[in-house]
Amino acid sequence: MEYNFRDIEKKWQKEWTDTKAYQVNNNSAKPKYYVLDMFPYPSGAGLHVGHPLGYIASDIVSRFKRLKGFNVLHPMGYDAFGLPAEQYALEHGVHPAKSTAQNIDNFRKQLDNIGFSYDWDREVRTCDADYYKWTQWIFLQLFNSFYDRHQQKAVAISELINSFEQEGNTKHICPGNPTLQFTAEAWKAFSEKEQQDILMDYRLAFCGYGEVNWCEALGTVLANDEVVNGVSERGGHPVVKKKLRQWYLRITEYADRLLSGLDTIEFSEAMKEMQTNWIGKSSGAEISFELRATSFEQKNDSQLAARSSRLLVYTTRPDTIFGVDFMVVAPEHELIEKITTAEQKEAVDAYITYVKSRSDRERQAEKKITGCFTGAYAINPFDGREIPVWISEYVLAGYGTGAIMAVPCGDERDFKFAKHFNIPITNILGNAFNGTEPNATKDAVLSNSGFLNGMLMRNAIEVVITKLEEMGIGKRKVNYKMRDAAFSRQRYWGEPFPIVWQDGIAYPLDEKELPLLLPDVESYGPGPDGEGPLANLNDWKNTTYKGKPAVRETNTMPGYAGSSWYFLRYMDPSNDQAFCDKKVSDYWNQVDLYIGGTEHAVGHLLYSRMWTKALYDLGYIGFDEPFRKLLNQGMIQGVSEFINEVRLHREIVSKYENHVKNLFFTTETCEVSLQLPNKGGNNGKHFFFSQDVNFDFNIGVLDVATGRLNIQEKEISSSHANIKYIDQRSDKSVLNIEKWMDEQPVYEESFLICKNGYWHNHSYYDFSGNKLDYKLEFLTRPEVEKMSKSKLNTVSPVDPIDPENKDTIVVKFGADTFRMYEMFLGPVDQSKPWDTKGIEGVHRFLKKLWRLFFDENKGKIWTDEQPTAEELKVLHRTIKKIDEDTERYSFNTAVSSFMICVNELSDLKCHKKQILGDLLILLTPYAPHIAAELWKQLGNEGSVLDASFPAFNAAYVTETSKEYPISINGKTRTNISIALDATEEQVKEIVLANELVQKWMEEKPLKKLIFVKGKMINVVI
RNA sequence: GCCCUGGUGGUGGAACUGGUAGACACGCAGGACUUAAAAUCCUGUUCGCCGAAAAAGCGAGUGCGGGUUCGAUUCCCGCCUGGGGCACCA
Repeated sequence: MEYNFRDIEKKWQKEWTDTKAYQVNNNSAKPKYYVLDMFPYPSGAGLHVGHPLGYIASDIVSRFKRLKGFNVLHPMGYDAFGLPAEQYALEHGVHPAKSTAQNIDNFRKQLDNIGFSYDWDREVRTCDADYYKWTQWIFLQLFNSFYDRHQQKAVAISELINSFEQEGNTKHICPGNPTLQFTAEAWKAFSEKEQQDILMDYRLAFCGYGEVNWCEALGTVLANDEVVNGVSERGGHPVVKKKLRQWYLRITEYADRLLSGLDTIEFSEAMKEMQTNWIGKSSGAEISFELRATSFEQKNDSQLAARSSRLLVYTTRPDTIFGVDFMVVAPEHELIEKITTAEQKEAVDAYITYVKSRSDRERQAEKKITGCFTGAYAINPFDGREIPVWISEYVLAGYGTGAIMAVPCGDERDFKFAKHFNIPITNILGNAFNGTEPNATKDAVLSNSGFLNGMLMRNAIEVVITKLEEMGIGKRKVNYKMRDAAFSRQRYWGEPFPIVWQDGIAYPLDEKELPLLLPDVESYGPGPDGEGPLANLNDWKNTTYKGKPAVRETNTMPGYAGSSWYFLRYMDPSNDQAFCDKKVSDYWNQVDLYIGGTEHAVGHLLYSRMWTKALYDLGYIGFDEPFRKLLNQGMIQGVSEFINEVRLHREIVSKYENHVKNLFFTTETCEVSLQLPNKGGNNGKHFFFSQDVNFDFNIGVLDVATGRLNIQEKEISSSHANIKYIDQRSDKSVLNIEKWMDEQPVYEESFLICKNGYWHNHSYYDFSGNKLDYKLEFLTRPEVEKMSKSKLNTVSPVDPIDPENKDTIVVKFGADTFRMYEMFLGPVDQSKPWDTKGIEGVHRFLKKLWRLFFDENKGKIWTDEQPTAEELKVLHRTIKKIDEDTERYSFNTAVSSFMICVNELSDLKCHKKQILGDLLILLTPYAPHIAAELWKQLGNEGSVLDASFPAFNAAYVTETSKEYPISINGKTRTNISIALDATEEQVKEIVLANELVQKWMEEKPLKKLIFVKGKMINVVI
């Protein structure tokens, strides 16, 4: 009987489904254990080999904990709202609900083939109304709450109103507008609109204004993903920043708790560091600088008001105030318009236009120093010095006050800026500043610093803050880099907000009106004025509120809304009275092990932590951290293949559209002329170059009017070629041109230029234009990067359309082999490119295991004989190793221990049931199908899933002596076997008496002998 | 640019807390079985030197340069380089 993995795996997968082997009960006497995978987005490309890495790891842990006697919750579901489905709908007119359902079906089919132990009765989909009803409900809780800074928790907004009615807002500073102050009387006198506007500035979910990537040509807001080099990915249209009304979550109020909560959870240090940096807590001072009036006092009345304007900066280093040589203000700062002088206006406007086209990322990454003087001056409050006010893109409006005081002698960026614009640098650091590079120290003694002279900078910080507070022009300030989370999207495929607008006031829907269903739309295109597609639905949009006309909110929620609380819904997935029964969440409590990639470090993982804290504050759940332990899986990277293209600039192409007949270029060996197709349009004008063609060529076109023309305006671009068209030949990646053309007929008229000829219109030619009867090699350039649909480099373990496709790993080698191979690849938390080299080894291991049970000719060969001491030693060594390795998520070394065990048992010709049975239990989490089959074959009653993990007995593995490595001066020279209970004196005697040791010592005296019991011995001479 | 993370044979990786670098596999080379192939099994495999070969031995070696230590893949300092994230991909 041979190892027929396909049949075995299908049989057991059916068995487990039929018997509901993975169904989990919310009531159990067993201790609970909750293992969760990060919510997958069901993309059209289906599951790729990167997904299962974490799923296999979590499946191993689930099954392992089950063997160890836990009641294990291990659910799966889909984060099903999102941009890609909407994008697909825009392009193909398919309703996102339909394509999403299709994608989920495919995803599921793939998962089912790998043998996961999910309780599918608990599946959730964020796009189901039964689910998003509760996402909307939680939104309403956030909308109806504010953060009470005294109690450090979320509290119902009704309590805030009570407080306003009693004492105005003296007790609760307004987080959205810190300078706002009003009395109880004033509150009562406010109109409803005024009151609601004030409340909005307190709510945890609130409406405000924020900048988005606006693409005028498409009439829509673009995701960062859709913007490439400042233009839209689709169509290449310009993208600028635009302010739009947006919903936000006031996550900044939770900043401190998100920080301190990190101490209570087991995330990697790297992850904690990333979150800490993201939150970016710093303390310093806010300083209000007076602006010199003269420069703008001549302006008209409205600008005269600016005379009283002051420039507010945030600094962590108030001690450097005498070293301030200029101010830098964010170009979008509202003060700029007021303070810019007439002479500088043109330059400033031009600079602002430039900055509008730049993303925050570009602005910070830019090495080139840019900026513009506003003509205005601020005044140093201590020495009256006039400080020029500049604007520059490196200061972002969203951080601090959007303005900094620049101290070039102490700050890298400020220093470069000053050098670039020839701004004189004041040295306040004495000898600590050499004039050629800035020094950010806090330990220098201050000079040129007025009343601070001679003081250590570190100590001066407090002194300056105190002085500023006395003068009433500054105050101590804790600042966070983190901003409130933008919570609305101008999109269709997301949760509608349960909000209606009337007279500019946002009213929440009543709980009873939930879910507010996402309506169907005719087109997925944008609505008017930057609104989302829902704005086009007048019937849906126009509604009534308290009998009067009102309009619904037409934004939808972002992808992370549904994923911020899904781990709670799995506990109680079909509850229609609550998002999750409190008793149930009390039982399951936190996720004990959460597995997913680091790419969610600061998005999902912060949002879900915040939601959990808010739900805890409001009393709906009993814990305020969702994930007790986080394991980051590494990324399985894909090998992308790039294809080089030379593009003639658009203008050139259109300019010569009718003249261009030939294209010339030179290779290393000859000059080549290609006749261009007569057809108009762009299709024929693609020129792809093989990787081995020298790129340093001239290119030209024949212009009928002027003769030959050299084209300088060309660019070489690289784009992804789908790896399914690439053949790997030894070290080369060769494009299969025919296959590629089958699916991309638009390129038929293009030229694919190879080293010794070219391809055009289904034929190969040499550079003289002679048709060839053989193929040329067109090479692409491989590069390792994230595996993703958009990079066309995904590899799938199971074909989503045809699960029996023989080209896929699971069909070829089986799910058990695939599972163990993914684990064997390396540490689960490390990234590595996908490569199937080596999968044979794992497959051989399973076959070898099989042969411990079955012989080709003899059939069953296991016996009931008593195991020998040697066999027990092998088994128990393995038990210990598998137990330890699984506990510490070292799955790759566990797999190798299984291999060692099977190799040794094979060498010992051990076919004893007692040994093999225990081995199968150990193997169950890793290779459940083969383990279940052999377990059954051995004649065991019951499922191996519920066997109990074998107990390790140290007596079987105890050693009495050890082959000690003997080093002479740190270099290993020999080994000596010494009893493990030998004393240091005995060891010394044995070692020094050794012939080889004496030879190396050459009669030199012994300086020292280092003896580490059970490890090694080092002789120092 | 900023934050995080990785770099060990031809390849994936092992060495868990500073203690024999290269476990376990892949690949490759040689051999056994076979008419042959597949499958399976055995032997070798970090590099260099010495040597006909084997054995033995010597030297170097964990991205690069320095340091701490009896001893460093592991700790410290500086650099090079791959990957991920940077707030609307999820």
